[in-house]
Amino acid sequence: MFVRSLTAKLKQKTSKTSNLNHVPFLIDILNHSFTNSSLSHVHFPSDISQTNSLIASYVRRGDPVSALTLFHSLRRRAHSDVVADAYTFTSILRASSLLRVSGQFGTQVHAQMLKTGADSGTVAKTALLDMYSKCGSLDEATKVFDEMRHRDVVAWNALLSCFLRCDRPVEAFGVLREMGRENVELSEFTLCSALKSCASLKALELGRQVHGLVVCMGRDLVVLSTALVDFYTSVGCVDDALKVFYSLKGCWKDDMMYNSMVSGCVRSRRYDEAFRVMGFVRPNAIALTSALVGCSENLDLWAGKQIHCVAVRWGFTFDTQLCNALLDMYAKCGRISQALSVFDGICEKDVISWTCMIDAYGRNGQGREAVEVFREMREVGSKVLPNSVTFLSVLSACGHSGLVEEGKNCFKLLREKYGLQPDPEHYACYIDILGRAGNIEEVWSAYHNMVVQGTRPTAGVWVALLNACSLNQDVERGELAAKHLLQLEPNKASNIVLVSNFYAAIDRWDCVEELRSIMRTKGLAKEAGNSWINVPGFNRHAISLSA
DNA sequence: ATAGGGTTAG
Repeated sequence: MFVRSLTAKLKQKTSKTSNLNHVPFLIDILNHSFTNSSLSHVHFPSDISQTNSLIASYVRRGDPVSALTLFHSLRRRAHSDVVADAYTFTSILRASSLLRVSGQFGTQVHAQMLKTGADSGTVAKTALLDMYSKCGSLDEATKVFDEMRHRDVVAWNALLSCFLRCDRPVEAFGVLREMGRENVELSEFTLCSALKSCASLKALELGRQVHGLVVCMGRDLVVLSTALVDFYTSVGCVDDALKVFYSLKGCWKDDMMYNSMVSGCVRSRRYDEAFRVMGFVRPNAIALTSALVGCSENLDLWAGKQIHCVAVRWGFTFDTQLCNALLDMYAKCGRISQALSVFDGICEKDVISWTCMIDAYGRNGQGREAVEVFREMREVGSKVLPNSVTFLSVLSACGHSGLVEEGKNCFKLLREKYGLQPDPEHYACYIDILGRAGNIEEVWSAYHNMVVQGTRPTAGVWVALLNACSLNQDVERGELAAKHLLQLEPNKASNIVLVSNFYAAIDRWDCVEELRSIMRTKGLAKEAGNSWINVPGFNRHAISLSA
């Protein structure tokens, strides 16, 4: 009805001077969403306060398209006495952030506000600040803040989260200090941002003080507790996080709270605790994904299978990220055919799905299959581009299986077809492949190429070069590689062992003995290798997921 | 008008 005719008019007027015409994608959004829009049933309010509450309720309900449509029609009927005011614009700014419409639209709204004088109040300016902050325009946001005459705590908080959003925790601390100087009374929003700054700067003592302020607030707030859990786990204090988690009695723990606790436990390798927390939670895709990472790292196939079952039961198998974690879990536990069947079941494979599958084959010694998956990835219809991690997986797979030609081809593709700059890690894998194939001159020409490209060799590159020299009896250049390696990492036991193996390979046992005595005087010992096995009946977590 | 959680490499 009204909405459909508006859509038609929007289309007709694209070439004329309506402000929205500068944002054709917005018109696309409007066109696509009209069928579901609640607006089709609504009559137009006849005064601005009614219009404002209607717009605000659309935004609250998460229907920014209807809000923007109503706003647009308001502007087109500018001859009537219903004119947008500061309240209208603040809702509209929020709606445009929800739609993630680019800064261009927001700037146009800002211009309209300037024209009508609706930009002068603190609330309007805060809404503008927030809009620019969400568009990533840090300069514009701070400019709006500087123009404010009266800054209340909400305005300060908006500035604070602006810096945090741009990953500038040091500046965020500056804002906090300034708030202290200006005697601004901190709110729970402030404390939340403060905790986030402490988490990203790993400022344990400061965070504990903020925790004190949270306690002083005297209310159990789930958002603040989540921030506390996240803070404590990111500084490595899982027990403090668990204390916060379990002591939260007065309010409902939501998914975010559980997810934060589960992933925090997994990050700190506290798998038992992670599963205990999982026992309380109604399964959600994110918590299961975090827990699967724990299973991969712990090689706990049993728990991983349980989580797979829960994911199937709850219909989470359409979640690409969860399936990626599942695929990786099976691969790391050595169940390649299971990994493949998960991979095949992913409807929308992303670059991580492909990389995990390539890596799964590679680490299992099935280089040919890895190369084949890589070829499929680059073929028809696949819109997914390999990234530098993908190439590293392919190169490493070729190295493990001695696929020299495939490795060379892959290294060529990386630069020539995909325009990527090889990292030192790529060179290390490549040098390893060439060295194992016995092409010592190609090894050194790859090294020189790397230097010419301006890539500085890392310890990993010297390790690969040294191995190649040991295998190919390249005495002189091997000593050079050994020298560089020991200069970069003189106290790493495995490096000294490697150098000593090189001398053994070229029959210089006097040097081997000297290196062993150096290790003894430095008190170094090569870390023992280890592997995990699961014995039935042991090592099993009693997870009771409420499935 | 402002706040909290997830996946890939040797």
